Amino acid sequence: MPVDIPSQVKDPELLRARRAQIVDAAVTLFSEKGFHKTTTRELARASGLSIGALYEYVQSKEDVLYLVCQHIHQEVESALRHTLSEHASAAVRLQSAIEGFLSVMDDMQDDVLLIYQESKSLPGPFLHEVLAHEQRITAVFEHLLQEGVKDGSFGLVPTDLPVLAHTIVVSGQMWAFRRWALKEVSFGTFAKAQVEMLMKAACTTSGRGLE
Amino acid sequence: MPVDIPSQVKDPELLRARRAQIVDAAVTLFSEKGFHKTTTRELARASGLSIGALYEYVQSKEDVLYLVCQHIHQEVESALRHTLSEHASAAVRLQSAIEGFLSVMDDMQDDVLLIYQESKSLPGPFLHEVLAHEQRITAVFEHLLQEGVKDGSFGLVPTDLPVLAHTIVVSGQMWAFRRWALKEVSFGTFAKAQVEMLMKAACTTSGRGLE
Amino acid sequence: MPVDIPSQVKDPELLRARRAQIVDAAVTLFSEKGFHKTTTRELARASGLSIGALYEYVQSKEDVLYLVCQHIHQEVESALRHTLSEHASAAVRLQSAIEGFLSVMDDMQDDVLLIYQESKSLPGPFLHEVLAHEQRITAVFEHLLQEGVKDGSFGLVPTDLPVLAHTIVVSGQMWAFRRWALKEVSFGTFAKAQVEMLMKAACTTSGRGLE
Amino acid sequence: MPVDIPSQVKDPELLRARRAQIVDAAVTLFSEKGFHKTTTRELARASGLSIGALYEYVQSKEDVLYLVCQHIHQEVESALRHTLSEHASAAVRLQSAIEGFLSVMDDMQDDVLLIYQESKSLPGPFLHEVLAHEQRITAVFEHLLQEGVKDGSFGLVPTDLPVLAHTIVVSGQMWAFRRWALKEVSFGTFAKAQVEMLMKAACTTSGRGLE
DNA sequence: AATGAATGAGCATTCATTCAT
DNA sequence: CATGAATGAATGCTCATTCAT
Repeated sequence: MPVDIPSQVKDPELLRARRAQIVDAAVTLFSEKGFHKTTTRELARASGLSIGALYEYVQSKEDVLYLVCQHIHQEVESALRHTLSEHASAAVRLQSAIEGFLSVMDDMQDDVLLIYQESKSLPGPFLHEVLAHEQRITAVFEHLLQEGVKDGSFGLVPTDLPVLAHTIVVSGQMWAFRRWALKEVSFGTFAKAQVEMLMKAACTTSGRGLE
Repeated sequence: MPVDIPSQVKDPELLRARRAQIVDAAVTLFSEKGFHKTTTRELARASGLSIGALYEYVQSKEDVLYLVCQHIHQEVESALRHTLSEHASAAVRLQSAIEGFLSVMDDMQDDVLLIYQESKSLPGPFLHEVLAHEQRITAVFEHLLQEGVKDGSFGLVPTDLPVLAHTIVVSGQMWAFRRWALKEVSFGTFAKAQVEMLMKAACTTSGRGLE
Repeated sequence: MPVDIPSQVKDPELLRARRAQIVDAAVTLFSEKGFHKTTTRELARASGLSIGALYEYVQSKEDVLYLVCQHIHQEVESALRHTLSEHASAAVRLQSAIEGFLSVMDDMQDDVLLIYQESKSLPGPFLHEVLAHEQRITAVFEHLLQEGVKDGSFGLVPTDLPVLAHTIVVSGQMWAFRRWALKEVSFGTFAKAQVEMLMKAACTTSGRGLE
Repeated sequence: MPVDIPSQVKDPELLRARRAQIVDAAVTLFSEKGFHKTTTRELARASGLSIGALYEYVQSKEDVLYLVCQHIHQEVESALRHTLSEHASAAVRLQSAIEGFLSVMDDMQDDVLLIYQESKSLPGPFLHEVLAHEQRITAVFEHLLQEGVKDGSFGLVPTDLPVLAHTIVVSGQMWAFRRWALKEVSFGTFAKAQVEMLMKAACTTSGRGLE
């Protein structure tokens, strides 16, 4: 699924290692200065490579951005999957997943912000794959919701599932991209409020506001 | 409060009119190609001005971006304030505000997306003012929540107010920046789900998830 | 002899008055920021005119520079001519002319510097006239020397006359363009040294250094 | 003491060689058209470089001007120092230094003129260093004068030393910047006159003109 | 594989000058 | 005569990418 980025370099281990260097440097630089204001020369220097070498591992600056987004999404997804519990109850499983996700968002604030702000600079195919990855992460929650619907824990209609799943994800991400507004709020307070709101939304039975 | 952008042109009416042309053109171009990939010449041509003339009404490309963000925020805010009802009940007032806001977000999808994607390119002082405007919009909901707390409709503690207010705003904005994922969902479905979730969160009494 | 600068304006008195305004403003601006870094807009504003009006009294920015140079040279020349005494002795007449000239250079340091630094930006014909004016000023000294030669006061050969005349003028101008190096030296000290040197050079009899 | 101009290029030998190319081209262009009317593209083409390459060796057009001034001053200074003799007599040493300097000014007329006309376009720190270099050149003469004062050859008071030293330098430079007026005069005539005048000024005993 | 010098299209911005009102 | 909005050629500089060594 991930888009393949060609390289001049044969040795796959070296490729992996060097790209890791590049991504590391890029995450820092892109977070600090943004994608557009980071030059390839800075990228090379911070990666410990020459510009020539950089372009042996990557074909364009956009490739680096894609690598960065992919890397971050992988970290987010794997961290999220590690928080998935084996609890019997769908509700408990969902709640702990949300809590885990929020915690990941807290840990990875800068990275999440980076994806939010820069992914629009990705060329079409890359952007598509990045959104697909975002969708895969969202799907984790969609599945959890579906299971709860199946076992009767959650009273949701099918069309609510994607909406709520995305709302869960966005509720976490906003901790990163609304940091400027939520500086006064502790993560605990924030997380509690979001978890409560989202769990209630999942457990919804019928009543739809003031209709 | 809005940052003042100097102009060579003295006639204030002309200034207003021309800047409106510029903002109109810029909204389209920035939405289509992004701020960085739009050149000042494209901006001028699309505004029906020569480059020279463009720079009589604006001092830099960033000025245009600021003007665009300001314009959008003003539209959002004024549209939002028009939806504020005079109902007696705080709950009803809140719900209709949320519904109104969601509807504005639906109408202004492209513009909301634009601010989300490009505002980070604003120079410091401009960004600050744009965030301040975002905060002013959020404050509308914070006030509504506060009134509900006062009259006992909402069982929220003080620290929950900003969190929920921001969550309301983000819940609406996500309709714009998650459009790619929610294409299958109708606005009605989306809005109903969000309203219900947010109203429940406001009316929260005690229980905080599965603690 | 002065190059004629056409104007749209008929009334000669108005023309004179407005050009005086322009020259006044330009002297200040050119001295402060240099000719190239001064814009026509600044020129207009400082002259109390609109740009449109400015261009009614002048045809180009270079015209203004020419007017400035001309004005300064006229002031220098007229001040110099006022110092010319009616003394019987050629030597006394020369010395008092030199002293007078040095004093003018002291009074008009900024203006002299301006001509030195900016006259090269004049278009050919203007430059030519400005140099001709400089030559006219120099000729004042050349005449004084010639008279001294005639009456036997100065033992100079014909070819020395222009050299010494120019040396006199440059000796005075250097007070302006070497100000950065002569800040510690009082004008009195400087003038005395130059007068003495130049008078000796004029009164030279035969000996030519260590030949 | 010379201001350091950063470069992207690492190989110092290449840096030296390319900057020499640039300075060579720039001296010609700046002399012919002046600094302002020379474009960076002309500069690049005349240097045999692409614009991109030019900017690898230099950070701005002003840098080039500084490099040019520095280069010329270095040539002047080194040529001057080569003419310094080891004669016993201070007077002889001074006279041969003046003669040597005048000869250098004759050889480098265009370059001297260039510095005179364009150095005012240098940014502050560069201008400062260029003036400092000019001062260093002047100091050569100041030292020679001082030695003559010590051994009794010259009857100068301390405050006359800088004035006379600068006068010597300016007397030479005027051969470059008054060329337009001295075309009829041979260099030999000019030099003889200046040397004689300056040596007399140095050997001054007491009499100060007609006091 | 690595290096880093070279390339040049591309961009934002300035400013002298014009001309309709 | 005066105004000032409009023009657009021109310019300095950047930076992603290539390629000879």
